Formats: sequence, C-alpha cells, structure tokens
Amino acid sequence: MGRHREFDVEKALDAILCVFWSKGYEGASYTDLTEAAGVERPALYSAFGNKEALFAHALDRYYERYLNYIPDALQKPTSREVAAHMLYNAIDLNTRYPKHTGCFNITGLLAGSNDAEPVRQMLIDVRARGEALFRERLERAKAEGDLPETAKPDALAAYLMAVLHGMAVQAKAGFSRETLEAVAEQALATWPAKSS
Amino acid sequence: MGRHREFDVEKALDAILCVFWSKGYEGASYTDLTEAAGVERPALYSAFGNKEALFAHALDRYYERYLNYIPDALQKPTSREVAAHMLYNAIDLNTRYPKHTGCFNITGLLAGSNDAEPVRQMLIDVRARGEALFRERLERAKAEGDLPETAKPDALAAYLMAVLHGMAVQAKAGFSRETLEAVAEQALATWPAKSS
DNA sequence: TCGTTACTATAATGATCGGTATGAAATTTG
DNA sequence: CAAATTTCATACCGATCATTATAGTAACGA
Repeated sequence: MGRHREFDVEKALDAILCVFWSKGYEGASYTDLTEAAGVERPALYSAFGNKEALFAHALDRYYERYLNYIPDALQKPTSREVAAHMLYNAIDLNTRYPKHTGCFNITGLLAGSNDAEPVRQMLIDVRARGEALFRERLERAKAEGDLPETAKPDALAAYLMAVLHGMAVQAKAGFSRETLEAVAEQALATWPAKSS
Repeated sequence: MGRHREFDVEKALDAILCVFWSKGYEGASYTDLTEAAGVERPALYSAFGNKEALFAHALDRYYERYLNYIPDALQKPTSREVAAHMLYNAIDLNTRYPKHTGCFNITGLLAGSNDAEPVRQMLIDVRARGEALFRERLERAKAEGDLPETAKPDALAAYLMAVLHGMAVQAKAGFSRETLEAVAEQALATWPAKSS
C-alpha cells in the first residue's frame, strides 16, 4: 500500500549518468544532478542511496547501455576485427554526444580529492575487468592460430586499451570523429598478422 | 623595505605542483596545498594570486621542470627516435613518483565542475600546443624523406599523443613501468618505415 | 470517507570550499 | 630609536558541499 513513485527512475538515472559523464564524480553537484533529473534531492537519496551509490548505479548503467558493444566485439571471428570494432564503436561513443564527450569511466578515474578515492578505485577495477576480458579474447585468438606464436596477448590488450583511453582524452579535448578515426587506423596498422 | 619572505617560493611551488598532479585542480583543496607547501593560505595568495593563477604557475613549472625532455626529443635525427624518446621519457615520468603517477596535464583535463571550465580549457590549449610541435616535427621528417610520402603527419602525431595520454591513464590505474614499456614497444611497431 | 503510508518539496544541518580581514612580528628607512 | 612597510599566523567571511529533518500531500486499503 502507500503512494507510488511519481518520477521515472530509469529516466532520472539516464539524465544523471550524463552529468557524471561530463563532469566526473566530484565535479557533479547535487544541484546539477537534480536539475538534470528533474527530481528533488530526497527522491534521489531514497531511490539510489548516497552520492557514491548513485554514481555506482550510473556506472552500471553506462556499461549496460553504452558499452554493450564490447560483448559483441569480443565475439568477432578474428582478433583484428575485435580490435577494430572496439575502436570504432568507442570513437562513435566518445564523439556522438557533444554535451558529454569522452568516456564516463576515464573521465572519473583520474582526478579527485581524498574523499573520492573509493570511487576512483571502483572505476579502476571496472576498467581492469574490461581489459582482462579483452586479454582473454586475445589469448584465445593465439590458441586458435589467429595471432602468431610470438604475440603477447597481455601487451597487445594493454596497448589497445591505451589507444582507447587516449582517444577518450582527445575526445574531451575536442577532437573530431574523423581525426579519431585516423588514430584508430594507425593503431590497427600495427596489428599482428595471422601466423598461417 | 619591510619584512622579508620567510618561505622558499620555488620549493612551495614544487610541493603544490605535486598535489595538483595527484588530485587535479578541484580535487586539491587549500588545506591540501598549504599542508604540502608548509605555508599558510595568505602567503600563497600574495605569492601566486588565486587558485586558478596558482594552478597556472604549477602548470608552467610542470612543463619547464618535468616535460623538458620534449624539446630534446624533437631534436632527435629521425622521427622514429623522436617518438621513442617521447614514449620512454613519458613512461619514466608517469611511473617515477608513486605519490603522483600519470600526467599533470591529463589528470586535470577531464573532470570538473562548471567553475573549473577555464582551467580545463587552459590544459586543453597547452596539450594542443604540444601536439602541434610534434606534428611540425613530423612534417619536417616527411620533407626530409625520413617519413614516406604517404605518411600523414597530423594523423601520426594524434596517434602518438593518444598512446601517450592512454599511458597516463594507465599509470593512474597502477600500471607498472614494464607494462607501459610493452605498450610503447607495440606502438612503435606501427611506425612508418623510411621511404628510401 | 478515513487512516495510513510513502511520496514530494522546502529548508536547514554541519562541514568544507576559496578567499580575506586583522593584528602581531620583523625589517628597512629616517 | 622611531616611523613606515611588508609578511606572518589566526581567525573569519559568505557560498556551496552532501546529507537529512520536517512538513505537506497524494495515493493506497478498508
């Protein structure tokens, strides 16, 4: 019994996600968040918990809603196609919305006060999980003969993630989609050839 | 006439630089800054101006004191050596100090409230100047025949900067020097060969 | 229609933010 | 020495931070 919630929790979280995406964790104030969500403060607390929990909800949603191309990419037949799909989907994501360029995760990962350390660690952990998935995919590729025996999956995964993170920074610095595509093209030029 | 300054302005700025390096602009409070500098608030204001000016001083000093390898790197005879020196010096810088890993510039560039927008723009501009220097060096290399006629200096410069920025992110995520060296090695594997 | 429930919105909490007024201490000038 | 001037440490400023207590109200079961 009792009154039902008036606002759409999903829509509110979507709006909040965009604010964190643009400003990071501490850069986003509750004034920003409530304005974007169209919902007052206590409603956010009752629906999501405190700011850290709210950010965690937004992070989950980011992976589920915007980084959903990663599972698809990992299923591509060759490691080169996997890498290419990761790169070009990331470029699209990093430049599609002028109000929040770059990557939600990377934006929040770098700077912050001591209070924000748990949040930074959360982002570091999630990032590492993504890289691990990619590394495992490359290990499979090596086992399948899609990558040469000399290939080092861990180094290759770290390398591609570096390019992805670098493009997230550059998107924040205002890079166009076209420039980032040239970066991706150059990155793929290094990809090891099949051993066959 | 009047009383002499008791604290060492240069040492104070060095200490402050490290705080901004670790926490970014807004993540560093005056409490953090005065503790690190061993100097009270009004002294910082009289010596450097407000927080934004203080950050600008720290940024200048960062380039002059820690990024001084860039002019040297640009003078290397071949573009490949230029790129290699930029990469390996950046790795050293990004991992040498456990208290402030990564890059001062990139750390402050991504996140921030609306109030911090001028600071972010400052960092974006400085970053762009660095990339422009590198691009001009690559154009010279192309003119000299050190790069093939098909090489695109702007894309190549953006690519290498992406790797550098990505490594700055990864250093913040705790990557070891060895892992970043593997990333650099992979990045250099893509470098265009001489046309001769 | 009534009592209960849980929402909404307002406003206030203590803490901390960047920035500064204040007066004592220190040094040069006369 | 005394006057003038600058730096120092302390304490305070209004604004804003995340968070929550309070009060009002809409929606439910009975």
